[in-house]
Amino acid sequence: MRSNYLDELNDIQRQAVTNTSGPVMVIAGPGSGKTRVLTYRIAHLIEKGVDPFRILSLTFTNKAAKEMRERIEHVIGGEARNVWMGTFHSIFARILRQEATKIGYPSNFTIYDSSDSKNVVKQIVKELELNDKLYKPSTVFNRISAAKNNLIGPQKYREDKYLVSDDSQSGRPKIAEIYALYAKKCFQSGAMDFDDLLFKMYELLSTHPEVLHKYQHKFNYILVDEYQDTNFAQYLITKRLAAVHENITVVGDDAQSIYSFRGADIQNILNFEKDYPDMRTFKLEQNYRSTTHIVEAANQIIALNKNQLPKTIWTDRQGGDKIKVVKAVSDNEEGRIVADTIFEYQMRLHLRSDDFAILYRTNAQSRSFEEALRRQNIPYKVFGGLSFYQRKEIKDLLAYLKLTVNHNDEEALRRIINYPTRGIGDTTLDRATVLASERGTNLWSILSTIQFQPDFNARAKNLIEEFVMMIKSFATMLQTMNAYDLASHIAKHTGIMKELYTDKTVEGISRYENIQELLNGIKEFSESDEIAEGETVSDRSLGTYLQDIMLLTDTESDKDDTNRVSLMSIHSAKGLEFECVFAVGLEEGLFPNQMSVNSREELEEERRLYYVAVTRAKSHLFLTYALQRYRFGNLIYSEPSRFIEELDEKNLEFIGHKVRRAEPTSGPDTPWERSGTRTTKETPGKSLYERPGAAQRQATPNFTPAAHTPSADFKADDPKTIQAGMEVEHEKFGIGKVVSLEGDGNNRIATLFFAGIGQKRIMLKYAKVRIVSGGAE
DNA sequence: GATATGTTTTTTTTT
DNA sequence: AAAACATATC
Repeated sequence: MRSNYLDELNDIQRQAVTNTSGPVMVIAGPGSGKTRVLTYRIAHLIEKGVDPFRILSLTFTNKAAKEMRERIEHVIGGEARNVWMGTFHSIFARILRQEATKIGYPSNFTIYDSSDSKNVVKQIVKELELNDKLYKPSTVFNRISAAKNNLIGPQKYREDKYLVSDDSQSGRPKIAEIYALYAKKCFQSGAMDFDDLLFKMYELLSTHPEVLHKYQHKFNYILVDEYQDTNFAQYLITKRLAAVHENITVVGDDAQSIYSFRGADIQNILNFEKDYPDMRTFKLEQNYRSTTHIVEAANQIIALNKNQLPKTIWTDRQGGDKIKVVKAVSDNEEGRIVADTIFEYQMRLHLRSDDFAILYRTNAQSRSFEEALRRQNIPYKVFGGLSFYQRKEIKDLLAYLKLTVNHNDEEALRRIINYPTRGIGDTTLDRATVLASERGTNLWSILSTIQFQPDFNARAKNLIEEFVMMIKSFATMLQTMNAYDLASHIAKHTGIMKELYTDKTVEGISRYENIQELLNGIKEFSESDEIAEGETVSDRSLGTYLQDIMLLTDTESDKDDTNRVSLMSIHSAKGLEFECVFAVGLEEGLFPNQMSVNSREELEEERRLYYVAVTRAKSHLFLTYALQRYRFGNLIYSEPSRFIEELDEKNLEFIGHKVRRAEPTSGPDTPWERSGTRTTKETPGKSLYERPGAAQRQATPNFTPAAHTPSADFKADDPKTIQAGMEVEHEKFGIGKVVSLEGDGNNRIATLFFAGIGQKRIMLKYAKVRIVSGGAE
């Protein structure tokens, strides 16, 4: 245990860490050391003798949970792994795994992701012979999901006048019925969807007082991160769990509430005081992350919102770069400019690739940036979007594994009963489906007793029996083999391996590799003996593995993903920080998004999202927009976002296009003006503003990525005048000596030697180097 | 019942 | 533009 950790905190932070008992609310502005407070608070509790097993720490994302665990481990060591720490979903899944049988589920229940859920809905709409144009899976599912997040079950839904009349007004009166069937089907399949992990957790606690009692007493201290993002279910569960000890700490920032579409209710944090009148509040208002221009802009943005807790975020990182507003002609040019700028900044300021992030409103925007970065040979990593576990080949193999563990899993069954093709087609399956619903049972019990069912021809019966036998034989092996051996056996035996191996197209090869990677992942899981579970011995069964990975967004294999530019949605960037941030696609209709400009509440949430994007940046922030881009395959014209206008020009610098070729034509920063009215379509054309040449830029006084501070009169010399043997001053590395030179003109590269740092190869075009001696001044 | 070809829809954000 | 979906053909 590091003993001096309290010294690393400011006054308020320290109070927030050391006031350990009773309800505590920490309102934490962006970059105010929120995670630090949370982790040190946990560390402090453990140091004061609290058993790590009795601390429950809930986060929203795996990323946040992982980071927190690592940081606590850093402060207090190995004991950190005993803290119950994870996402709401994963912690509740873990508890449900243990208690499932009490609410009629098998402990190896399957978890359905949203595409599984939508398939179930689709199936029901088909069975009820409803209009599938009206009852779209996503629409219906969102309705069901919202109900669950508000702890409304099928019965309550049917009785809720408001909900029912809402549905009939939108022409979908059957939603209540679909919901009931959906719930029944999931139950019969031994499956829970994401929302069930909350909903069933609540059900468990309310119907089983002894279970509630057990966990209420077990968790002596409860901490919730990003409390502004909790929905009603999460709110009520934590409230009940905390009811005995009332040692509940919530940390959050109402200004960063961006998940209302998932049922998050900002009132949960605004009403914390009502729930716990004797609570204490700590407001962290000092931002340690960003420079003044960025913090001022952020304050400006959020001031336009009505509904919020008052606070003043400030920084002492004076000065720094202004926020650069960049106009591009098209989405592709936007990509190019960003990639070029990243290259330039890497050269000029010696930033690493992982100092950069490109943040967008919708995942579909990543394409143009990926292309441009690839062309520049800049390594990058795309977060979100289609995750590893959503790929077809992965889902196929996983479906076999799921079905082996849980025969009742109908989604898994439907997915692979005829893959690879074994002659069991739609006709047969439809017949079995009808039979199952007539008998009020599930598909598997029809199939596993197929020889006793009429209505099937001999061929179909035999094929089905063969399939059932195969799955059963896999299930037997569950007892004798470890997860990895079984998974490879299944992959081979079912012919999946062979089918992918014979496919020699590029996609085929990558699919084969993905299967290999999945198998490796399973191997790693089954061999790791890390005990991270609570009182139970860690469970390395295939069932646990399957539940775990359903809650992962991605493989999160940190083998090769260090030092890359991050591409992600603004939503997934919450909680992160980068030296240099590009907030891209600032166009009307895209950001703020078309879907979110119809009410004040929606627009305010978009603005909070904008606030999150802006406050990710430590030193450099770019806001970019494109005048035209492709959407659904056709070209659309857009206007700069109103969000740009909402900022104060004193924090901005406006930049047109043309980046690389820009030689010294620097003019004064020109105030930016909106072109015509909002409805005018702008013609793509020449930029009005040239970018100042890199070599002519003023050194930014307060930007100090490294120890060296350039002398006050620092002014870069013309690269052409640099000679080998000269003594020079570099903006970042200080005084050094020119060892050698290569290339000519614009692309001159110098090898410089700095005492204490070593040799650096530097492109003179981008670096600012001043001649100290050995040449003409 | 499987495969080839044409048609329609999709995009907001995530566990 | 790409993927999911529906219809035609073998």
